[in-house]
Amino acid sequence: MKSDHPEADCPMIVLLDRIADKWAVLVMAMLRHDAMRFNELRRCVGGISQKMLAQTLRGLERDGLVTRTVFATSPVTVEYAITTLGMTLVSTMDELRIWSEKNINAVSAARRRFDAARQNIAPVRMRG
Amino acid sequence: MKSDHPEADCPMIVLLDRIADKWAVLVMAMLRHDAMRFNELRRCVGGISQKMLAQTLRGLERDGLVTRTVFATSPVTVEYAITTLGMTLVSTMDELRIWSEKNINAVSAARRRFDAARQNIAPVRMRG
DNA sequence: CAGGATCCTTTAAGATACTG
DNA sequence: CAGTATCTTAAAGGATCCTG
Repeated sequence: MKSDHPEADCPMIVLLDRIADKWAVLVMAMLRHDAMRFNELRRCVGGISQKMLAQTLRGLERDGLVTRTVFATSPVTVEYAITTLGMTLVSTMDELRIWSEKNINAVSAARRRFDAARQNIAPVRMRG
Repeated sequence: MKSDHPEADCPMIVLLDRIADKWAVLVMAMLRHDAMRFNELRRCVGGISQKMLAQTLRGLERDGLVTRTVFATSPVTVEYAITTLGMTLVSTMDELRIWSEKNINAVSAARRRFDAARQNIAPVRMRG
């Protein structure tokens, strides 16, 4: 059953859900300065499967954020590039990626503190 | 089996995955200017389940982005607020939400164009 | 090269019920 | 009020094979 909250499928939240996506962020970041081909992206975005890359690119294309251009070379070449609409979003998305890079240590430290603190609260059933 | 790509669980990508999350974005946006209580957040963030809210808040707390403060009133009151670290991220996260609000129409239009274009390509098997 | 189709496992997430 | 625990269903995602 769907939720009875009408906001649940609010279009804005659906869209936010699509752009607040790690693969979308990484792909857009790669395309930020240059158009790229499929397997080129696959190599540069570490750890993405071909399925997820295809799916992510299809979604970005559908949303009007990237273009897909086929060149009739042999074998065929396909180039992805950011649209004008995409340009209005890419810097914000990339800031998210950059923040992650810069603050991974601070966050890791916070996690260790949190997990350590939980240990002290945890079920203290020793020889209970 | 886990992927054999070492980048697959790159800590930066794991972190990006956690902050590029629609509920995290919406919760952080709510806390941007004021601390808020659990059920207050639940009401203001439309369509979030209590489970997802609890889970999102726990994650943000663990990552050092929000604090959780318990007041021994009756019944108990719990207040969530953004940390100093969280403040360095909240504006970027919120830009994502604001972009979604502003560009939902442009994206919807792009989707209609994309879907319409696909119709013309689709299997044209009429009276095959 | 650039994917689509399929299978199959893992994870996410909603509903529901209960607690201090 | 502010959650936790459990169950179950829906969805995500990887691996693999195949094609123009």
